[in-house]
Parts: sequence; C-alpha cells; structure tokens
Amino acid sequence: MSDVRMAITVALLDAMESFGVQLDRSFFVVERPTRIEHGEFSSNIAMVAASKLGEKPRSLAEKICAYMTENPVKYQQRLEIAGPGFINFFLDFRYLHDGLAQVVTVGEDSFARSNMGSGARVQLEFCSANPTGPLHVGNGWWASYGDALARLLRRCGYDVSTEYYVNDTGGQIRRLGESLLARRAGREVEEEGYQGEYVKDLADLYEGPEDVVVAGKWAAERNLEAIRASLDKLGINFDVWYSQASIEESGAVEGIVSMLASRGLIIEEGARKVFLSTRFGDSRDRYLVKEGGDFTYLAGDIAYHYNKFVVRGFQRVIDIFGADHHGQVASLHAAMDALGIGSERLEILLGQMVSLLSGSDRLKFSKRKGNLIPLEDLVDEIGPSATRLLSLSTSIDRAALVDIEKVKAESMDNPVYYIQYAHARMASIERVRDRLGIVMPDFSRIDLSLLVHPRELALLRELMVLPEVVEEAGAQREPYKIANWLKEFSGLFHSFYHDCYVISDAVEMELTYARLCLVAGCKIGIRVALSLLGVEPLEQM
RNA sequence: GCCCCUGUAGCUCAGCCGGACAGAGCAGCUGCCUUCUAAGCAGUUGGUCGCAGGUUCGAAUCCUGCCGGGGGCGCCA
Repeated sequence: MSDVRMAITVALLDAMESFGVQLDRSFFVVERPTRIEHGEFSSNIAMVAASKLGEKPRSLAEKICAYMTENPVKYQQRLEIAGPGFINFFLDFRYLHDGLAQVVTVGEDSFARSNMGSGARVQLEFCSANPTGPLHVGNGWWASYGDALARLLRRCGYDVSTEYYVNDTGGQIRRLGESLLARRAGREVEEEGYQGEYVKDLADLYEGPEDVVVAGKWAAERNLEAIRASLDKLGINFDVWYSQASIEESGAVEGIVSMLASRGLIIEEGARKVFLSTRFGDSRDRYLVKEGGDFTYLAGDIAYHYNKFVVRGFQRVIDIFGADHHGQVASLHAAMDALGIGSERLEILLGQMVSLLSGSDRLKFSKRKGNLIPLEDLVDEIGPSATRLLSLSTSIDRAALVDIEKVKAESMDNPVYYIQYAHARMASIERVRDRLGIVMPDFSRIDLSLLVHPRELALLRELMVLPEVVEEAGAQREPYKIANWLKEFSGLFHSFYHDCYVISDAVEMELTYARLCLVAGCKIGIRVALSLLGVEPLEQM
C-alpha cells in the first residue's frame, strides 16, 4: 500500500477509534476513484460502519470529516461527502511530485520492489511438457506465464527456483521409441504412436540398436534439446531440469510407498498397491503400483513432490499445469496431507486451454497426431516479445483463443508495439536532450511542482500505482495485471507526449527540466514492468 | 453423474474479496503531421454485463437454480 493511502487508512481508523469503534483495516477500503472528480482517494468507511454506530452513512461521514479536518493527513487539502456517503479526499499535487522524486531517486532496481515474500523459498514448476516432441504454442503460452510469475515473485521478495520436470520414462518413451524404429524401417507409425514429421527427421539420424527403450530415450534427449532451444528463443531459462527417471532410480518412489504403507494408507491387491487417497478428500483411491509391478505416474509425482518439500526444503511449491491435468490436483493434495506436509503448501495453478483460430476454423491439436503448431514457428514469425506479451495479456483462468492470421498478418495491431513505442519515445526524448547538450541541474533545483498539466498528473498517478499493482499481481499470481498496467500507462504516455512537449522553444527551461524528470521516472516504471514480463525494451523503432 | 474454468460492445478481453453514470484494444465513422518518431493523438457509433430468483442502503461483482462453451474424472503420462 502506498504511503499516502496508508496514512489515510490509519487516520480513518483513528477517527473511528475516537468515536469508540475499533475497526479492522479490511473492513473498509481506501481506493482510487475511477473519476478524478471524486478526488485522489475515496473511502466507503462511513457506509459500511454506519450500522455499527446506529447512524446514517452521511451523518457518520460528516463526523469523520470533522475529525479529519482537525487532524489532517499529509497533503490533505479538502474532503467531500458524495453520493450515498463516500468520503472523497482531495490532495495537494505535491504528493505526486514527491512520489516522482522518490522514483527517480531509488531507480529501476528498487522502485516497485516489495518484501512481501520475506525471502521465503518457493519452487515454481512449469511447462514440464513431455519430451516426446517439440513445444507447441500452448506450451509456450503457459511457459511465458510461469516465467513472468517467477520474475514477479522475485520482485515481491520471494526466493524463487524455477524447475522443469522432465518426464523421461514410462510408456510414452517406449511409444516414442516404437514410432522412431517404425519410421527408420520405413513402416507406418501406428495409431497410438507419434506421427509428427519430427519423428521422421530423428529416425534419419538414429544409429542405435533396435530397442524401443534405447531408441525412445535417445529421441527424448533430442527432443529435450529442441525444447531448451525453443525456450531459449523465448528468453526462458530454468534453474533446474529435474528428471523423472532419476527419481525412480533413486529408490525414492519405493520409499514413499512404504511410508504411506506404514501409516496404513496402502492396500494391496495382488501385485497392485492402492493409496487410500479418499481419506484425504480425493474422489477415488489411486493406484501407485500397477499389476505388472511398475509404478504409476502418480507414485513418481508424489515422490517428486516429497523431494521438493522434505529433501530440498522448499516452504511453498507452485505447480502450473494445463487444465487437462486437473485430475491430478486432488490426488497430489491428498498425498501431501497423508505425508504430513500439508496440502496448503502446494499450490496448483491450472492454465486453461489455448486454442488457435485460423480463418474461421478452430484448430484441434494432438501431439501424437503431430498436427500442432510449433512454438518456434510463432516466435520466428512475431518475435519473443510479442509472443510473451500476447500470452500474458489474459488471465490464466480463461481459455485463450489465438487468431493466427491476425497475429501474423496484422502484427502492427499487437499491443507490444504500442508499449514498445512508448518506451522508444522516452528514449528518443533523452537522445534529443543529449544532442542539444541539455545538462540537468542538481536534482534539488528542479521544480517538480511545475507538473500540473492534466496529462502530467494522470501519468504520475498511474506511475504511483505500479508498486501496488506488482504486489497485487504477485499475491494473486496474475502477471497479466502487469500487462494491463503497461497498456494503460503507455496510453497515458502517448497522450502526454502529444500534448506536452518536453524540449521545445515554446517550453520554459524550468519546465523542460521537470518534464525530463517525469520522463526519467516513466522510463523507470515502464522498464520495471517490461522486465517483469521478460520483454526487452526498444530504444528506437 | 461428480470436479475445475468460463459466458460483459460486431471481435479479443479488462472490471468480479459489493459501491458513485459498465471500460480498453481491434473493426466502423470524423478530425490532427512547419517543433521530442502519426507503429501516435483527439472525437464518435456500439452493451437487457447468458437467463431467473435471493441477500443488501447498493449486485457485472456474493448465494441458489437453470441454459450455453472449454477441460477433467485411467493399472496414460
């Protein structure tokens, strides 16, 4: 919460206390009204608290205003009671000027940084696409989300480690091997196999033995290299690549099963072993060992999560899955409770499906069929920044619909250009400043109170909001809020740029200095936000 | 049948821990380049917030039911 907002909140609490009422801070809000006529800040406290005092909202509002007029907060100019009982705060614009001075003073590294996480160790697992083929657009979509969330949480003071879980074992690897060998022998790949063209390309390179496991592992490694390369193009790097096979080979999976058995949570049906997950809220019990004696995917996944919490000591784990893995959520949570770890420490975010629109056809994809659109094609076409920003513009809870033709053909309409252009204009102003040899005076001699044009004030207000947006986006795991802020802020900057010349014969030098300062602050803000999304700012366009 | 998302302008989406006349971009229509990049700015057209109840001083927002869309309920991974 900003200092000003905090001060108002505290003052309102004091006012209520003076009337003998103790209120919780979450009981009311101090917000920025959508309309500037309603002041810089506004509170609903009189409306929600009126019944506690047996008063009418407006008369309580009057009492509060009287108190606050006696005990004003910093920058307070006047108060207004409006509508059903809102208290509107009109402030001296110096609160914005002081805010700007602070932004410029602390700079890009510290502005909009929060200590919300207090250094808590968080593990963030995302993407984790099976190495049975190249990444498709949907994988890249949620990979961008995961990467942005990691950046966001780091900025909020969490100690984040990102991880890609490599599913490099099991039936799918055998199936991949079978498909590879079939291609090498010139046979058709069967219905259940991987039919994409990439299998053909790999088959041409494979010189190993006629063994489905060896061939499968070989192909998976090749695919993984391609996946790393695609992610690299998007600017995404993982701290850890964790192998599923390594978990199985370490004996950790047996360990988990016996741990659960010792708690009486496993029943045996011949060779099969069933985890009584319904006791922890799952909708049905789950097999951990199959009839043939192999572990199920879930068994390995539980061991993997045990490893995250207990072996590696993460305080919190966030998994980002596609909505098609929704079925795992209840089972994993059940297992965490069964193992005494606590399901509340495991946060599973589900990314809704991404579908692509080409012309009027909604395309359906399948990795096995091989009819997917590779992530790399999109990145090569529109660039990493646009790819990221596109996927980060909407909520994870909403099934995204991407219009391929539109994105490719009319990429000028992509919001990334709008935002980049704003940054490029800021940089351009500074280039002109340097070309003309304008040297900024000492900071203390710049009169920021000259910034009173509506465009300047609007820009300043939005800049001041960024720290709160960062905290909110981090707390709610919603990086798209940063993207929305960027669009809004860029729009305000374009308006300012159009209406308020910074360097011109028609502008007094004192005002030029103040505006240069504003531009510097804006540049800090936009660069912080872009960095959170992993988008590279452009100096010129 | 059960579980998770979702239904807001012609299209893509914000707003959803209740608040003041429902927002943006795109598409459409009108204007604006002799000064820091017109990939821009300004204006304008366009909405029974899926439907019906309920809670409330106040509901797009909360609750219930219904209708529609996506995903999931494997000894696949």
